[in-house]
Amino acid sequence: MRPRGAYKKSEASRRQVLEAAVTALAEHGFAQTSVNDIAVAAGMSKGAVHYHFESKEDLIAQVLEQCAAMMTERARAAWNTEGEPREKLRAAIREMWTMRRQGGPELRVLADLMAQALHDPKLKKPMANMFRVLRGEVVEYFSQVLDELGLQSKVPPHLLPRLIVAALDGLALHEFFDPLTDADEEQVIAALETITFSLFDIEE
Amino acid sequence: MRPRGAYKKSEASRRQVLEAAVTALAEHGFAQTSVNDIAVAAGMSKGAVHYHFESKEDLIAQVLEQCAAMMTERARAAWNTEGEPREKLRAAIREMWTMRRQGGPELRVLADLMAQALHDPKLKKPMANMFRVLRGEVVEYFSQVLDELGLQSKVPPHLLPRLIVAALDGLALHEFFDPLTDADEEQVIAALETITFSLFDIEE
Amino acid sequence: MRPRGAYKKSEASRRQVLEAAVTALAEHGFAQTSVNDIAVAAGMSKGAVHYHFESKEDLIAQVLEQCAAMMTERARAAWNTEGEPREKLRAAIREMWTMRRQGGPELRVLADLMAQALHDPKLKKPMANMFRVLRGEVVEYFSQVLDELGLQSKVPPHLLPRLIVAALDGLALHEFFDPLTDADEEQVIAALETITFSLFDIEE
Amino acid sequence: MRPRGAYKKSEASRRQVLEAAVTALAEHGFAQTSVNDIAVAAGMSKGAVHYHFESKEDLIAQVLEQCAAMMTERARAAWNTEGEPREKLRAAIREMWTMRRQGGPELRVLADLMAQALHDPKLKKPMANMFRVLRGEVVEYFSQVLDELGLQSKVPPHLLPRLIVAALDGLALHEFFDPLTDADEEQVIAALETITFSLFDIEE
DNA sequence: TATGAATGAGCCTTCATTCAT
DNA sequence: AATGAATGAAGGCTCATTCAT
Repeated sequence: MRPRGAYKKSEASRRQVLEAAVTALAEHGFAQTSVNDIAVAAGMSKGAVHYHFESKEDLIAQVLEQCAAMMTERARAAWNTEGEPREKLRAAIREMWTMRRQGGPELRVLADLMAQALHDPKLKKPMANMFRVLRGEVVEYFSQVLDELGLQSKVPPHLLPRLIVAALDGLALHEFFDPLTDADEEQVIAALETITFSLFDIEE
Repeated sequence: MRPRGAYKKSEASRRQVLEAAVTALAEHGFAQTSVNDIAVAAGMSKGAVHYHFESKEDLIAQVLEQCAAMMTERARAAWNTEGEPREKLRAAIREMWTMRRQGGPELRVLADLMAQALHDPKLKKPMANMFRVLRGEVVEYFSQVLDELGLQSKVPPHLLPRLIVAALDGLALHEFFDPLTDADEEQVIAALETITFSLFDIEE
Repeated sequence: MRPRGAYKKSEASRRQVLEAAVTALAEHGFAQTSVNDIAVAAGMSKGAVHYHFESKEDLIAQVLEQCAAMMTERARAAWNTEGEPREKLRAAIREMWTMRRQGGPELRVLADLMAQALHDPKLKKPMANMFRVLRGEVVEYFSQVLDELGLQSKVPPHLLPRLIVAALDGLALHEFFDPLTDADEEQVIAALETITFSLFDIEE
Repeated sequence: MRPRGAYKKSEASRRQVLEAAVTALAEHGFAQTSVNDIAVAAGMSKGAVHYHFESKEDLIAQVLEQCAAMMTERARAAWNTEGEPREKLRAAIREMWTMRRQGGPELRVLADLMAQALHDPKLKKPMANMFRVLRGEVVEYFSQVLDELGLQSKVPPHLLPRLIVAALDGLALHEFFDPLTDADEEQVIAALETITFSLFDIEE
């Protein structure tokens, strides 16, 4: 049993380290970020970081979890808006695109750790989970709308989210390396909406 | 006068190193692959690797180039087949999906280096170029078909490839972390074909 | 609140490294002394040396500074004695010769780094400074005596130190490679005194 | 027995390597000059250098010998001029100063290798020998003049050269790190002449 | 709870040297 | 007589980790 007061202070520091880690990883990438970099960014000593986290591996894993949480939370918010179905869908897609386009440091970290996860099984699981949750939101919404409207998808409904979310992810990837003009970007997203609607048989 | 082929041994060794690098990078990732690992995989000494490549950076850059070349070459082959438009399109999409699904070590290396490229400008350029070429193939094919058939796309034609290639890339990403069942996979690809045709106004 | 002297251990280690470096450099020379050699001589790990000094270059520069400081301090002491001018001059010359003849490891290090300074601009400045300070002591003393006695030098007074100190340095150089017998050495130094006096117009 | 023709070509290459070594060593110093640097400067491969010289050590030793030879030869020339004693002495001192001031690459190499010789016994011997020969020239001349004129030195004659040559060497050392103005330089040399004459009891 | 000090393994790179050709 | 290829031992340096305080 640890006294509560002591715990609280520690908890604050812990979070400080996590935040610093996100910042540092976003800026320089996993391969170029040392524990010391993170400690400095957090305004602490290396020793302190190791006091809060068993190892770098542990820290990274928790960073991933935090970033994934932030991502899924934001995705959830995108769908949990009120409104007329068509509009709601459109808004959600736009928001999910915005997340990917302007995504703060967390997104960069996720992208970076994705590569790590290719080889590090410990990271793969939470990564996979994040993807699942991300699509999960969409799934829920879709089944709800389908039920509501008695519509039928051209594609098995549980695969719709994969198509949409994957397309968004792929577009974000290309966007990073080869950005579209603003006008083109607008048209691509519009097209994505159209496609979604058509898959979904919603009359526009 | 140097005997013909005096450089052959060197060239062979160079390629051996490159291949070993691809293997090693694919297996353990950039951050966990040392020059020594590569040397051992190539059956040489560390010194020999540095004899053929100025630095690790240089080696990595050349690995990237090679992987990108292999990728684009394969993509080119996917589109440069003969046949009736509809069938050709379908076949090309399938081949591009296969590339991503079963993609050998080169694909893993590319994925890994993509994360590096997020922070390393030297890698970003060739990466971006690969993406451009990859879409380029599709663009050419599409304009050709559109001309041929007098069809009009619902989306500006130069953006079609981005949608399709990006969707494939995104699907591959999700597939890696959360594989579909074979049946589902088949349906997703089928859906992708349908979408493509519909964007394209080809009656199925 | 950091307990008093928390840095003491570090400072002590730092000095230990510097001392070890002087010893090692004196024995094997710059080109043949690795950071590891120094670490071992200091009873530490290579890492510890790099903990205290940013780089080998940094360490060497500080070694130079320390040796130069020790040298100039000793030279200062040689002139800052009390006594009758003639005797004081004689004593100072003898002491400066002794410094050069029996000069401990610091002198060897300085000699070694002099060669480095030929090519490394970073070392040249402190080296030049040491020479200047070394002559500076003599200059001060000479002007003082000249004023005191109303004498006039046959050579512009500010050049006297250069002649004397340079002669001492040159003699030390030759002495190292080709030592004189004790008797000859005594006579050479005596001659140097004589010359100095004669330049100075002090009747002996 | 090696055929003569073959030998000649080899001899030329050997000299080429030695020259290149002098150039390279003069520019970057012993510690920073690799066998490869020398090979490149000589327009050959590393292997070729090792064909002509057993080891780097061997090469360096021969470089030293060559530089020392060039130095002593030039010194000899300085004294072997004709003329009236006083003028001859003056001219020789000036020439020896010029050697030290403007000394080409060989001088820099000697300075550099002097530091090496502090720790490497194999270099010490030839170095010591060079110094001896350098002073030897002066000794010979002095005894000759003394005999000729029936003069007596204030200092044992065999020590005169040491004083003069050492002074010149010391002055050159200081000059390198802290150059005099042209006017001051002139006065210092003039002073050195005066001192020499006075030691020598030649009326000016 | 946090720090400064220290470690030791490992990294990228350089280099003298060897050797088949 | 000379080269290109390769080696292996160091070398300087970084870094995750440990620990006394």
